[in-house]
Amino acid sequence: MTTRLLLADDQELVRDALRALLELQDEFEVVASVGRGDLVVDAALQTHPDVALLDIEMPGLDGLAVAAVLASQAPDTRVIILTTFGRSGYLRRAMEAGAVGFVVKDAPAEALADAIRRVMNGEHVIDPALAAATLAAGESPLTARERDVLIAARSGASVADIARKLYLSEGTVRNYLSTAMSKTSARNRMEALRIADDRGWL
Amino acid sequence: MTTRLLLADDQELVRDALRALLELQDEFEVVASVGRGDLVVDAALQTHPDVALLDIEMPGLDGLAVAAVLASQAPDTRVIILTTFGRSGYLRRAMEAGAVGFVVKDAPAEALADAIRRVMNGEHVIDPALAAATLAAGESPLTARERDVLIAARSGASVADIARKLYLSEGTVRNYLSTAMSKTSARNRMEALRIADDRGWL
DNA sequence: GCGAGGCACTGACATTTGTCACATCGGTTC
DNA sequence: GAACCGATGTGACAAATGTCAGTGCCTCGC
Repeated sequence: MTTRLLLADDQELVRDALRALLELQDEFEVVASVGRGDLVVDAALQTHPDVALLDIEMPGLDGLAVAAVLASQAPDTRVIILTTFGRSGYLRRAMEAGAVGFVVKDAPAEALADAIRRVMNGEHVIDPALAAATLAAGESPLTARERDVLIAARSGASVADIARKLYLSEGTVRNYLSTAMSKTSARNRMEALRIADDRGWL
Repeated sequence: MTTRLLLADDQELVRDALRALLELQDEFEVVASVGRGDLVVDAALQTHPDVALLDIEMPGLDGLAVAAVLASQAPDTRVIILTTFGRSGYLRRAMEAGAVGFVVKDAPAEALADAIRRVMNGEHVIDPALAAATLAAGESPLTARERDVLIAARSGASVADIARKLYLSEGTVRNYLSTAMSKTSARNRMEALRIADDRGWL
């Protein structure tokens, strides 16, 4: 009996290549392949895949958000996050979003096939090294608002820009940036951004 | 007659998947597959591939540097840069490094096969949209020192830090940052950094 | 049920950045 | 050799950024 798969990755070449790789084995069949997060749910409802392989970074809707939607709309489809970044924060959020597997693209091809089989078997599959890193990095010390402000600062926005976007006073924005900087031991917002991002806190 | 290929990409899964994709067609044979830039040249000297497909982002040595080395050490191997980022600066530098093709991972699978065939035919292959963007972005307007200062600012260093690192006065650093910001039409150093980086000016 | 502590939020103040208008010292180019 | 350009520097000023000392509002433990 074949396992029916949905692939979601913004890079068409990677998607096509993964399909070729998986379909070398007769047990797998790719029934849907999409390049945008916001197309995944429709595709899943139409094709009823057994497993959805989701990249995190996609236009439209990111893989973690998609995982959460699938969990409620298509509970029979099990979600494996398959992504470039083995950042610990992603792993945590993926699990919260209802994913049952997390595979990094660094892994050998056999690890992916194996993960799909085990997930079909009812197991949860997580890269052990990544799980360890997640425990080591710890919970994010940032509050929700601090994270919001840091994210809004990413593109190089000024305090005034951020304040407008989040409907806050400039003083408040400065304050959040300041506490975020102190929590990351950074000396300015750019450093704070880099550090928080590296640790998966954003 | 088959085309012999070398694959270099830091993500094993992507490498394996690309191999599966390409070997669906009998005309292609993957003779080497490495995950680090500094292993590419040895692999090429041993296996004499017709075409090397190089990702830019790799540990050890980046794809552009590898391309330059291959051009002198293994001139019979044609280089195609196959990368995630269609940033115009990369294209320019890839061409300077002697690459004859540039394919982004957004492209459909057929585009890659087609690119390999055309490169084997002696043609240069460049994504037309990317070529247009590169021409539009133009030469970097930044002077060498402006570039130095921007690069030093990357990690979130303060003016004082940059001044110390480059043995300049703080005023001079401020001046360079200021002119760089004006040349990029940015409103602060972070924006300038992002813009200059996107255009490949760093 | 009340105090401790965490979080969202704010304005005032000090520090850092960014801008501008210069000036000097090589090189290049016409 | 005059005119220009880039690298370097100074000082003064304006604007943005970072710090601090709070205020309210919850929730949790005792």
